[in-house]
Amino acid sequence: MAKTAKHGELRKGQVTIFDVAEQAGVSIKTVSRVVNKEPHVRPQTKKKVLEAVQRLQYRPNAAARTLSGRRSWVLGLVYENPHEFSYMKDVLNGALSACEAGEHSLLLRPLSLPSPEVAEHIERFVNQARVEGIILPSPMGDVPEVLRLLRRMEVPFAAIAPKAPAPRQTNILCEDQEACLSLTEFLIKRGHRSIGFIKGDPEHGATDKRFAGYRQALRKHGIGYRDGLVRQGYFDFDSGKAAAAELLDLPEAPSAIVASNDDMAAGVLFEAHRRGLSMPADLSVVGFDDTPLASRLWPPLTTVRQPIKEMAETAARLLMDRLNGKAAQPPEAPFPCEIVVRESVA
Amino acid sequence: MAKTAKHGELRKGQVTIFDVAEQAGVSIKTVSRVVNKEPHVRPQTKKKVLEAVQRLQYRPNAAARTLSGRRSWVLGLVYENPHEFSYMKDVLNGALSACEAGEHSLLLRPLSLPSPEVAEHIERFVNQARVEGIILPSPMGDVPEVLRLLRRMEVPFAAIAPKAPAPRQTNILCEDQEACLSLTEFLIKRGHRSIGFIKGDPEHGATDKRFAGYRQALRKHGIGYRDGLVRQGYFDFDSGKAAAAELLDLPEAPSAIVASNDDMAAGVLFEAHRRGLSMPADLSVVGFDDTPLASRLWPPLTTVRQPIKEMAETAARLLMDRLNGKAAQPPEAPFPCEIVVRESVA
DNA sequence: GTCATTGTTGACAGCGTTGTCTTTTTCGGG
DNA sequence: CCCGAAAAAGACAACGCTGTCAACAATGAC
Repeated sequence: MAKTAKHGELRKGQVTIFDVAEQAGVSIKTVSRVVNKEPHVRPQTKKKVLEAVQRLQYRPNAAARTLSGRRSWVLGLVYENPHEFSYMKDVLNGALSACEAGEHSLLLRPLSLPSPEVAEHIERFVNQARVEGIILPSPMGDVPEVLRLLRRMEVPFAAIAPKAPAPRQTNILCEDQEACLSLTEFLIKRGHRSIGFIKGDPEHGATDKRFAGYRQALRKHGIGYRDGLVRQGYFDFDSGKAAAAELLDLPEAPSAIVASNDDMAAGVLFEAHRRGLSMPADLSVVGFDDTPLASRLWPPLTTVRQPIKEMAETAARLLMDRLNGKAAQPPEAPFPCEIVVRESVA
Repeated sequence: MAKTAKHGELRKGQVTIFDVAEQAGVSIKTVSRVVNKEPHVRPQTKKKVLEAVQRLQYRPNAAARTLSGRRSWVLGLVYENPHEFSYMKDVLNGALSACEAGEHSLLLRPLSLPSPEVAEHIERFVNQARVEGIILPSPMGDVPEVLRLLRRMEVPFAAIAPKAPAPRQTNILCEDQEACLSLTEFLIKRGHRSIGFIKGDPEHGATDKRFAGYRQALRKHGIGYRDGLVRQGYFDFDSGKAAAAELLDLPEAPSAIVASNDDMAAGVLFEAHRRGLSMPADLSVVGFDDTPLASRLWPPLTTVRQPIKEMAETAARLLMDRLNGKAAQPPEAPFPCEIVVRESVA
C-alpha cells in the first residue's frame, strides 16, 4: 500500500500501473493481464480495469515493458537511402501506420550500399534498441550479408519485393511481371512495334520480373525480341537519360520506350526534349511506380501504380503477427498493380 | 558477486554493465560514470573501463536507461505529411544523423493538419515514448495548439523555418528573403520586367519571406509592383498549375514567373507545356528548394538550394545540447541559400 | 460431499540502468 | 605522521512493468 500511495501522487504526466490497479481495486498483475489481452480474467474484472485505464488515460511505459518482458515493441526499418524518396515515403507511411495499430514503435536505419560494415551497423542497431523484427524494403531484402546476419541473430524480418523470396520468412510481393506485361501490351495495342526497354538495377527484385513482363508481351503479340532495344539502367534519372541517348541514336530508333521506373522515364523524356523531340508524337514513354514525378512531367507519364503503402503496412502487420505468436500465415498473394493512363503514349 | 556470475553467462546478445564492471574490476556505478562522461573518475580507471567496454562491445540498454534515469534519449519529429516528400527526406536524414551522433533515437509522428486532435496526438506521443524534445519542421512550428501544448508539457522543441520564431526556443532559419531577392534579381538581370509571383501556403514561415524578397527585388530595380501579377498558391503542384493558368490568361502575361517552391514551378511548366509554349523562350520559370524534381523537369529549373539537411541536423544538435544542460547558445545565424542555375530562364 | 481440475487472482522477484548516499582513498598542510 | 577535506569508488534502492509461481475460487465427475 505504501507503494500505491506513493504512486498515487501522480507525478508529472506519468500514470502507472499502480494507479490503475488502485482505481480498479485489483492487483497490478491483473491490470497487466488486461492491458496485454492475456486470458484468465473475468469479464467483470476486465471491465473494471478498462474503465480505470480509460479514466486515468493510462499508457504503459514502453521502457519498463521492454526492460521487464521479452518484448521490446520496436520494429526496425532498414533501407537504402535513395535519391528519389517517394517509394520510401510510402513504405514509411505504411509501416508507421501498421506500427501504430499494433502498438509498436518504428526505428529507422538508413544504410549505404554496398558497404563492408553493413552487418556491423545492423547488429548494433538491433542490439541497442532490442529491435524485434525488421522490415526490408527492396533492395535490402536481397543483400546476402543482411539476410545471413538476421538469420544468425534470429531476428524475424519481412522483405518487400525481394528478388528471391526467402523461405520461412515474410515476403511481400506484387504483380510486377503481369503489370509490365500489360504496360507493354498497352503500347502494342496503340500500334507500337519497335519498343525499347530500360532495365532497372540488377540488385532489385523487381528488375527481372519487369523485364520478363516486357518479353512476355512481345512474345504474346508475335513481335521479335531484339537485344539492341534493351539497355541496362539503375533506377535513377541519369541512367535513364544515358540509356535513352543510346536508344535514340540507333539507326532504327524505337517509337516507344518502357522504363522500369518513373525516375528513368523522366531521364528518357529529358533526353528526348533535349533533342527537340515532341512527345508523345515523336516518342512514347511509359514508366513504373506512379511517383509524384510521373504526373508532373511533360507529357505526364502513363505508368503503373503499386500499392506500396499497403504492401509496407502488410509487411509490418504480418511481422507483428509472427512476433505475437500467431500461427504461420499462408504466404500472401502478390498485390495487384494498376496502370495509370496519362498522355505520354501516342 | 552472485549477480555478476549470473550475468557472466552472457545471454544471447546482451552484454550488461555487470559484465563490463567485472572485466574492468570496478563497480557498475563506476562503469556508469565513465559511460556517461561524469566527473570523479581517475584517468587510469577510466581507461580500464573503456577497454572493457571496447572488448565486450558493450552498449547500454536504452530501456533500462530510460526507466532508471530522468532521460529517455528519444527525440520526436512531428511533421505534416506532404505530397512532395523531398523536403522531409532531407529533414529526416539530417535529424537522423544528428541523433546518431548524439546517441539519441528518433521517433516519427506524422500528423494531418488541420485537425482538432493534434494536441491529443502529440500528448500521447510524448507521454508514451517519454520524448525529451521535439523537432518541428515547417509548418509545424507555427501551429498555435502545438506550441501551446509543448510549452505546457515543458517539452523543449526546435522549429525549422517557423514564421514567427518563438522566443526562448531553438529556431533554425535560412535566408529565404535574401535568396528570393537574388532569384528575382537573376530574372531582372536577364531582361525580364514583367515577373509573376506565386505565393506559398500562408501557414508556412517561408511564404512571407519569399514574397518580401520578390518585392524587394522589384523595388531595388525600380520596377513597379503590380498586385495582378501575384497569385496565392499552397506549395503544391495543382495550385501552381492553377495560378499559372490565371497568369498566362492575363492580357499582359508575364515573361517570367517566380514560384515559391519547385512543386508549384512544376505546375507552371506543366500548364505552359499544355498551352504549347516553348520554354524558356516563351516563358521563364524559377522555383525554390532544389528538389529532385527541379533537375528532372524540362527545362530543368533554376532554383534555390537550401541546406535543409544541415538545418535539421543543427536543430537536432541544438536540442540535444539544451537537453544535456549546455548553456543557452546565442541564436544561430540564418543559413545561407544558394542559387542553382539551370536552363529554365531565357 | 469429496477430490481433482480448471479458471482466476495476487505476491514478489527480476529486467539493466541511474540517483542518492555512504564508504574508502588520496592528498596537502601543519 | 596525523588530520581534514576533497576526490574516487561502491552499495543499494528505485524506475514501471512482466514472468513465475503460489494461492485461492469455481466447476464437474463420481
